[in-house]
Amino acid sequence: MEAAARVVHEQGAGRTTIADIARAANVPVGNVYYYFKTKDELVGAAISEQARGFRELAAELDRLDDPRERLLRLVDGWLGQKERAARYGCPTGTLAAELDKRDEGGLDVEAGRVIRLLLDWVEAQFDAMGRPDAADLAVTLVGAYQGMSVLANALRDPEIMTREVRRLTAWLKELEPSPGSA
Amino acid sequence: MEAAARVVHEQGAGRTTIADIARAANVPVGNVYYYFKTKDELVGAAISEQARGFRELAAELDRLDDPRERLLRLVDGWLGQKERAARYGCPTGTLAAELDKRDEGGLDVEAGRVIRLLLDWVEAQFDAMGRPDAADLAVTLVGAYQGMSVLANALRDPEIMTREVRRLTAWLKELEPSPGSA
DNA sequence: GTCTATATGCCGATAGAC
DNA sequence: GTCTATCGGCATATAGAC
Repeated sequence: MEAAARVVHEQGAGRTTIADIARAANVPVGNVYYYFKTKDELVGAAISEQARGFRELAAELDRLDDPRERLLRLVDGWLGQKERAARYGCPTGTLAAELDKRDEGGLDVEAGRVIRLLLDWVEAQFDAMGRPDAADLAVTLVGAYQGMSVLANALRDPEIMTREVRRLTAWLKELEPSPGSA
Repeated sequence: MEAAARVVHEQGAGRTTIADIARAANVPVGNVYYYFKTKDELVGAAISEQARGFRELAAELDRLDDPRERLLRLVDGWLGQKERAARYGCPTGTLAAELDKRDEGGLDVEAGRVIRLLLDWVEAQFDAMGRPDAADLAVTLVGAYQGMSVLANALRDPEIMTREVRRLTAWLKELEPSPGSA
């Protein structure tokens, strides 16, 4: 499943063959089909792997007391993936975008759920900060992440991530509990 | 070329077959190959079509005197595509993201150029407004557009576009010529 | 220039030996 | 449970009639 998530991120779900994943996992092709009946199931496993990864990160951040600090750490984490983001885009965003272009299977809904997971967690932090417009702020923050990933990827420039993360960090630090001067 | 751009936007470049485009354009398959030697050339034509569309829009907006007004109209235009964005994402962003996952052909670079086109035009407007940080502001604005498109698409919710466009509109109206209180 | 028929190659999926 | 060989389908691309 790790190999599937990695290769699908790098090549996209459509262009990734079972043979690619099998090779990355050091097993022969037929073996893959023993555990996953179809390719769609394998892509679904890659999505689950993304969800698992985020839940792990969220659990770690939740150990911090201050919700604002949690968001700052989240944003800082994006910076750590700038090279991969500039090369392959956001794993969740690019996969969701690709799967949304085909109706079959309902895999698109599953990919959307991972983004929903992130969105809900971010909203909970803004809510804990006392912001009544937490949902909108969450869309803005996560949207900024998706946007900078698309641009960094399209222009092959990791520094776009650096600049945008810096801006978001300043924005988060200045955010007041009441939505007055937003 | 129009049919190619439309179908590629809806289905993605990878899943779109020559037959799909031929059907959408009401011509038989073999005919397509008379004008485009390979599928990559056809995808390239779809990219050119996107660039042409944007240049047309930019020329129209350039007739306005106030650069801030130009940006406001641009953002308002995004709202007009919210249904399509929620269903298929931003045409340029999704295509660039898909093509960036394969090295061959250099089509990814061409797709990046279309985004660069938009980015440069937006930067020119901020520059005309007297902002020394025009380049950063352009990345933020275009990034916000790409981000809201990804989210609206992944969650299948056009209203995300509505809310984010409203926020960007307010932001643009409050932006001062000098970067003091940004 | 327009269109049909077909060759070629690749990938998902399976059969079946071990 | 592991692995190899192969089938069947589909999409790009071409050959060639009109």
